[in-house]
Order: sequence, then structure tokens, then C-alpha cells
Amino acid sequence: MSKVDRRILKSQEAIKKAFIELMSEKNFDDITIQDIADRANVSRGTIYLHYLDKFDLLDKLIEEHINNMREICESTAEAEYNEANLPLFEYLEHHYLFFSTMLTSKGAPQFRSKFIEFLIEEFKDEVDITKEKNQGLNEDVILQFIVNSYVGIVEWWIANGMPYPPHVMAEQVGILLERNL
Amino acid sequence: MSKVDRRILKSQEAIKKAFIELMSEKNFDDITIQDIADRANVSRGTIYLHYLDKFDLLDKLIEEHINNMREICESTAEAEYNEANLPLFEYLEHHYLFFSTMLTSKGAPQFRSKFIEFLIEEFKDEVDITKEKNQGLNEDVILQFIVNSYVGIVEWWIANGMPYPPHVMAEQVGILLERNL
DNA sequence: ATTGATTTGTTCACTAATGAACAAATCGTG
DNA sequence: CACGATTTGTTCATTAGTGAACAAATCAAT
Repeated sequence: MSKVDRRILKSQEAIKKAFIELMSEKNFDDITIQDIADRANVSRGTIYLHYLDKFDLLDKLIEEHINNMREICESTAEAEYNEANLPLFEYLEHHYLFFSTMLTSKGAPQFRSKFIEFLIEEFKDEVDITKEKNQGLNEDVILQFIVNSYVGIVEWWIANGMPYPPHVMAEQVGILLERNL
Repeated sequence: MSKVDRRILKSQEAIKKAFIELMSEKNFDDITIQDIADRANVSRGTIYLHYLDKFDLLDKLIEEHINNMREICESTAEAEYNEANLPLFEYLEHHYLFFSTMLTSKGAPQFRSKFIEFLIEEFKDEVDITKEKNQGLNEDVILQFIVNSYVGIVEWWIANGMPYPPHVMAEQVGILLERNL
């Protein structure tokens, strides 16, 4: 993996940051490429150098965050749920503006689906129906139960301005996961 | 005045910001060009594209702030001292890190001289020895009195973390100027 | 539907930034 | 002082960003 020219990284960072800010201020449909260019302090042409259009920009942005979260999960795969959750909640906190924009009302509905998809992927190997407590329960039922509660908790936490710090969320969600997997 | 390429402005802004930060963290002598480049997220060569060396960078930085202050003063030349001071104190507040670095102990002694030079320039036409209250006083004595008190007040205000908001400083310094000019 | 204005996506010649390489100067420690 | 290591300042070929121009598509309001 040869290192990328720093100009590319700087441009893309500026463009993504500008786009998230604008998404939190107005509807996706009302955002023009010129808006993004102005906010990012970048030439309009530069945006087309990196993205096909604003839909592509949104897609790549979502994909990037999902991938980052996937990597975080992989790196904490062996830890207890308690500790494994902490980096993830810290990630959510660090990118609060993005997630609050994506998860609230007018945000991108596509993101919620991708987020659920990602969680299913992460949790599907964690469900253990051979455990005594899970007798009589179906694997996919448990999986859907967990994934949807997880998304819901995250949505609530973000939408309400993160009322508890990440470590508290990680700990309590950890207990609930332990209890149900 | 043809507009400057935005890349030049961005590079210079990043370099100046990085340099001020580093100046507030360690001695000027201990700062390398590579340090500045790393902090500014810019190639080392880019710095040499804009400045001869770190001395030149410091010079240009000081010169720029002095010029900005000069322009602020020109634009408020006809106002009462009270109102005329406000934009200046706001400017100091906005560039707090720069001024606190320049005016405190290990900072650049050159700056203090240039600052005094600038203030002499600004106040020299304000002294009016024909006024009754200034009978028997020499023009240059009044000028030195005012300029040094001004610098001292600014040094004190900056060094002590700006204990009063700009508008309070502007008002009170305005009264003192009125009384002495 | 028709108009005029805005936005889109692309092209292009030009300029700035990059990073690697290099010799020279400076530093710092034995 | 002498040594190696670091920093400096310059060069150069390559790449990314710029901004202006343009035709085509979309929008908005009558």
C-alpha cells in the first residue's frame, strides 16, 4: 500500500467535512456541488476529481464509516462485550455530527439499512443456540432481536445528544448483550 | 488586485498556524522547518516556496499582524477612542495565541519593538499640545507616556488571560486616552 | 409549454504542492 | 577537535488543484 499524496487526503477530508456540515443544515436535495466546494474551500472541479456526483460522495462516505466500524470490531473480536463496545461508542462520539445527521429524520435512510446489514454481519457468529439459556429460541430470532435493539439504542443515544459517556454506554450495552447471546 | 490562488492562501494559513502553535510550545531556536511542515501537514519544500527560512516566516507573520492592526485603526480613525479601541481589542482577542506568544517572556522581542513603533505612528497625530490641559507638556513626552501605557495594558491583559472582555477594555482604555490626549 | 436562470459535468492550459534526492552547514557528544 | 547525525536549502520530475469556459440538463415561475 503505497502512501497517498497528502493533497488527495486533504481535499477529500475538506470535502467530506463540508458535506456533513451541509447535510446537518439542509436537505440533501438542496445541496449543490458549488455549496460543497465553497464550504470546503476547494474548486468545484476538485470534487469531480474524487467523486462522480453528490450521490457517489454520500455513498463513499457511508461506506467509509461502515468499514471503519468493521475494523474496530475486528480488532476487538476476542474481548468481552463490555470492552469490545467501548471503541465503537467512542467512534460514534467522535463522528457525532455524521451519525446524528445520518440517523435523524431527514437523514439518509440508506445509512440505517447499511448499518443494520453491518451489525448482522458482526453478530451472526456470536449467537450461540447451544447455550442452555437459548433453548427453544431460533438463531435468526435472537439475531434480529439483538441487532434491532443495538440500532435502536444507538439512534436514541445520538438523537438525545449522547446523555451518557461512551464508557457507560459500552458497559451497560455489554451487560445486555451478555445476557442475550 | 488579482485574486490569489486559494492553494497559496491555504498553505500559508496552515504554515502560520503551525508556527504559532509551535512557538507557544517551545523556543524559536528549537523549532525546525520539518516541525512546522509536519504540524501544518505540508511538504517541507512548500515552506521554502513561501518563506526564505524560519526567521523570514516570523518577520512576515509579525508584519502581517501589524498591518492588519494599522488597517483597523485607519478604518476607525474618526471614531471616539472608546469605539475606536473596540475592533483592536477584538483583534487581539481573536489572535490571542499569537499575541500571548509574542508578548510573553521567551517570545520574540522584535515584536514588542514593532508594536511600539506602530503605536507611535498611530498616536503621534493625536497628541494636541494646544489643548489647555496639556499646557507645559512636551509632545514627545505625552506620546511616550501614552504609547508605553498602551503596550503595558495590552501585555498585562494578554498575559493574564484576558480577564475582561474586549468591550470593557476598549471603554476603560478609551477614558484614559481621552484624559491624556 | 416557454422562457430564463441555475446547476451539472467535462475539458484544458496553467500553477502550486509533492516527495525524493542531494550537498552543505550545523549540532552535539565523545 | 572529530565524528556521525541532523537540519538546511535547493533542484527536479511528477501529480493534484485551479478557475474559466462550455454545452447539456434541470429547475422555477409564468
